[in-house]
Amino acid sequence: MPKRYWLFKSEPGCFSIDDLAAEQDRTAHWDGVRNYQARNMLRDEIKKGDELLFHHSGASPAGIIGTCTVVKAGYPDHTALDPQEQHFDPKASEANPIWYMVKVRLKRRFSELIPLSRLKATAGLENMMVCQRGSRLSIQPVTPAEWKIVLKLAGR
DNA sequence: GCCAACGTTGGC
DNA sequence: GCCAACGTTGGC
Repeated sequence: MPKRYWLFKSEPGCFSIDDLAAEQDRTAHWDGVRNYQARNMLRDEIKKGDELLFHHSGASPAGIIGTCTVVKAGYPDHTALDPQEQHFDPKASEANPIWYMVKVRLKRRFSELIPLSRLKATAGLENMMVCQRGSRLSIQPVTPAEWKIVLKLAGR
């Protein structure tokens, strides 16, 4: 199974790349996803060893700020079971967790965020999901070609 | 703060 | 199953 690429969105006010950098081993579980399409990818498709672009949404400007490696594939998101949690879901249970998460390790923080406007203006990224207007999905697949172009924009 | 896009809910 | 209403997301 070849490695696959993804894009994960997070609002920096909620969980930023610097929050991840501050975690022990720069590793954290990616909890709180409450959308079925995104859930299916977390549960079924995203595998250990896959890599992802860390996207800051709701930021000014919004854009890609780094990369992570998936260190653990989909497992139940326990925050759905805790009434104290913001993303608590009364329909979730131990027997039927409904929601899933993966564990990620920060690989690289870009020195500068790549703004969405720049992504949209870059040849080869026209079809990238995050570049489409109204793209709300918080977990998105990225093609190897798009991955390569984004890393090139990030420079060394 | 505005507004477009989209997902979910709920009445029928 | 349809669809309008509503709430949320997210860029600007």
